[in-house]
Amino acid sequence: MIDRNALATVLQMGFSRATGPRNIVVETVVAWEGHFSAEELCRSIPQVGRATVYRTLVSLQEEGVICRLMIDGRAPRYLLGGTQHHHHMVCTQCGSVQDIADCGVDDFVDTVAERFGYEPDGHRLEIYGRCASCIGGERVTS
Amino acid sequence: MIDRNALATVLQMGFSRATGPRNIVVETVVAWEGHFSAEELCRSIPQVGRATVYRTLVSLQEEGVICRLMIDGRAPRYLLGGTQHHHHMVCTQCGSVQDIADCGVDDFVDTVAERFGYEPDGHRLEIYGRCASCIGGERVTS
DNA sequence: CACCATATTGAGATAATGTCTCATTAAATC
DNA sequence: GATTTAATGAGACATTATCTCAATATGGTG
Ligand SMILES: [Mn+2]
Ligand SMILES: [Mn+2]
Ligand SMILES: [Zn+2]
Ligand SMILES: [Zn+2]
Repeated sequence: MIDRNALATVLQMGFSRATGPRNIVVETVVAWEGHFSAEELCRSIPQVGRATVYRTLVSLQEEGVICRLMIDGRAPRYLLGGTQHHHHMVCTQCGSVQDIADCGVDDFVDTVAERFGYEPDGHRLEIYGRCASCIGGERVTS
Repeated sequence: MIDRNALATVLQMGFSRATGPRNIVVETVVAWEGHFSAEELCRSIPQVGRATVYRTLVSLQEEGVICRLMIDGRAPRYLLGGTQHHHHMVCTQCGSVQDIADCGVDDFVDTVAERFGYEPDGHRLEIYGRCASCIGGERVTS
């Protein structure tokens, strides 16, 4: 979770006025359990305009409060916690997302970049598979 | 590149009839230099319907002839050569894409999956940075 | 080869997601 | 409270992709 006074700071996020609608978006996002799409967020706070929701999501990403997951064909999903570099493990069955704090691929990235003369500037790693609870459940999908 | 008789096989791709339109799509794709979006492909062969182009792209992915890149906000881009597992290095300046043949992160993936009780089923690694030619050029964007 | 059964196509409707405009609203300051 | 203008949001627009289903073309069959 994110602490209260950090939240106050986040609300300013490069804007010059702290507004009601943006406050609603931020409060909703930091209280969200698990990941969400932009549309799900919009639906949960219909009193806030879509434009504002999208604008705030961009700011929250820039501020490192949330991170954005591009899971294959689906719409991007957002997750709390993007302050420092990390990766994701996505369950292909239930869609849950597990944060991976340690990078573990830095050396490989540097090696490859050097080999091709690139100046590396970041990377993205996503691991797909079935999570523990989906393996356990073994429910049959008709 | 892909050899001629492999192409003939590819044309069947789970269909029961080899058709003209699909042939056009496949020929165009395998002759494409670099990466392309679905829309670019459609525009280059306007005599083929959009639905057929998209359908064939899906088949070509399933067949491992092409792979699909999800680069952040942009529309997905396609590349020849997805026969075996590999990764990508994307130039953040010119957008060019370099295939990375060796995986190099398998061990890390397995370690992490085991730690969280996942049954791993694939992963995706993308490296971002400036490519050699963009570093060299140093053209100033007004 | 002509003919048939039906797999495949494609024009256009629809869907999903996101961006943009600009009249209106409401922070912040005085 | 009045003023300034940052910020909002309704709705138009854009982009990308999927779906529908009448029309078409393919691969057999006789
Ligand atoms: Mn995360
Ligand atoms: Mn590739
Ligand atoms: Zn990393
Ligand atoms: Zn790999």
